[in-house]
Amino acid sequence: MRTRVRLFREQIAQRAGAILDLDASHLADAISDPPSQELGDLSLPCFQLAGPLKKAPAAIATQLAAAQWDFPWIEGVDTAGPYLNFKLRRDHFARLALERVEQGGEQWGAGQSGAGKRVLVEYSSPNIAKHLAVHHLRSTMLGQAMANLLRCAGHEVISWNHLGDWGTGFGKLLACWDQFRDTDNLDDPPLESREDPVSDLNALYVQFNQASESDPQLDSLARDWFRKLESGDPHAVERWQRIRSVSLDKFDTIYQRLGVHFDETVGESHYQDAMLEMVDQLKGAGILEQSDGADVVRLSEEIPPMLIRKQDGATLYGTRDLASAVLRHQMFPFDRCLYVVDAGQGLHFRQVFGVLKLLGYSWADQLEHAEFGVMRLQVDGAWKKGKTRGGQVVLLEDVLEQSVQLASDKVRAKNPDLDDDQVAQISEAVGVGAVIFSDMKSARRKDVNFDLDKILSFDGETGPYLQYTHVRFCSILRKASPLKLVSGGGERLVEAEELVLLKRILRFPEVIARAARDAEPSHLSQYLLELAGEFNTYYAQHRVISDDAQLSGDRLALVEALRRTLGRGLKLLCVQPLERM
RNA sequence: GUCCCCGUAGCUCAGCUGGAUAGAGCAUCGGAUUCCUAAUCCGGAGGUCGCAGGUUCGAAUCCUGCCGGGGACGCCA
Repeated sequence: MRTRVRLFREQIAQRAGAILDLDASHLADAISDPPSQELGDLSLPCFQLAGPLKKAPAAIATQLAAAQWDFPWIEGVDTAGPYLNFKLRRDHFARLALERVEQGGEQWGAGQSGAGKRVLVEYSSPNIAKHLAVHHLRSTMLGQAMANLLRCAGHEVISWNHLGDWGTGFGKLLACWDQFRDTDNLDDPPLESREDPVSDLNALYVQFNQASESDPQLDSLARDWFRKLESGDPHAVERWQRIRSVSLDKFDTIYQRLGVHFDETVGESHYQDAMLEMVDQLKGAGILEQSDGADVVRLSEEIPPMLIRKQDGATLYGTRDLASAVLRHQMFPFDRCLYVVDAGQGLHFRQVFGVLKLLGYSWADQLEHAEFGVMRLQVDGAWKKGKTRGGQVVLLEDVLEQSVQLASDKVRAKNPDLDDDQVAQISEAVGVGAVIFSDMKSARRKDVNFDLDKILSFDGETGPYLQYTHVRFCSILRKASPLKLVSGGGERLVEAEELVLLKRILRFPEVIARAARDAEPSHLSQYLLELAGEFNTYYAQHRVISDDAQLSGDRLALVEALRRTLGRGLKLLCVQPLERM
């Protein structure tokens, strides 16, 4: 049992210090839960006091146990060797937990750790004219959850989508437009009125690459088109914008399903001028050096130089990231800026941050690469990153559809009384929730194997498990609502399993603060799984609604507090809490 | 070769700022449904916490080295 309740720690440490006549405020951090409930509810290990007091830890524990602990919330004090164990008054504890949730209202769990601080979070950042694939799930969902968590912890959050909308690839697409008019004329039917314009663009793109192998002319044509685009040729720009626009529309429909929202969507195309200015700035600062005909900035011994301009004078994406960081800080002076990008780009970001620091930007230290591990797919029985055997990516849309379809079968089987609309709504939430949660369950740095079978099993530590638990809460509350039972403030919540749940509830704000601080949504995922597990254990042993009206009232209050905690937590992770499933 | 990340049960992972017998899920074996949804719960079996040192009263947790896996290392993003 790792649950710690921060609430009482300071008071215990302070009192211990007073009894022993020394400063013991640092002991608050050492106070934790005993390994078993028989020993007590909170525990102070006395090892650290042995040095300054020149006494054995066990003797100190004994001395402390003999002193006055006249807090209203302490029921008893005892020792177990060098440990001083406290038994808490459960009614007091219960009242406190229920009050906290009640007072929190819609904001339950919110904190002030981020008050007055602004955080910019960059995530998702897909390339236009392509589909969102499963591997985009990581950055997109981790980033959105981080934004939600940071906001909940009191920060002002700017969510930022750094769109890949520039590069020679678009020259190819523009070349296709004229060159492959016979195979697919993008003006007839016009791109905008097509059912799936992005797939059509992809098809053309693939065809272009195949054709260019035997016809090198095509590549130079593509370069010409990109030059036109760069120089602002109206014809090229107009077509590029249409491609961009249909792509964004497509992204938005999926973002909406996933509960993803951006405050700012700024494409790489936006930094054309800023990149040139950045190069000048680097020159002016005297840190731009020639190396093999290219321009680089040398950093420390450990980090290789950052390449700024190629031999042909063209800038690279790193230069774009430099310019983008400066722009972001101008637009939204931040206290922290997260880049939710895969771990493979670790060096790149160290270089970017390093160069900004060389340029004298004090806020360079506030930039943070919130890296995550790669997503691997199963290919011929082995886990590999990137693509399937055929070389094609697995589309996010398709995965969501499969998951929703499977959920639908299950929902319908379990709830024959629901109409089609309700089934559709519930299966959407369950199917999408399963996919989302699977991605946020473990620490972000770990590589994940995208195991669709496992995700679709809906068993064990999954999104549907949490949703099911939430449904149980709702089901109990629904059944009890006509009874109009009133809670007596929780004084009847004296079962061991109830104390476990009350402690769990009280920790909620701390978990959110920690998850926000570490940019680690899995802290919350793990917490919610533990909450659900503890409740389901409780549920199997105790009835909430019984003939005892007072007891029922208190237990219902507990269930309501749990429902609000789990519901809030799920929403922060972009998983929809349900009332039925 | 240099740098970064990872290494805990057969598999996938928790274990927060070091604290009392290392925990879940999956898989496996055995149980639970007159009762608030069994998408659940209970029990069994399963671990030299990669290895070796070090710091400490105490190390899965901190430090160093080694081994193993993954990734990155100038003209892609």
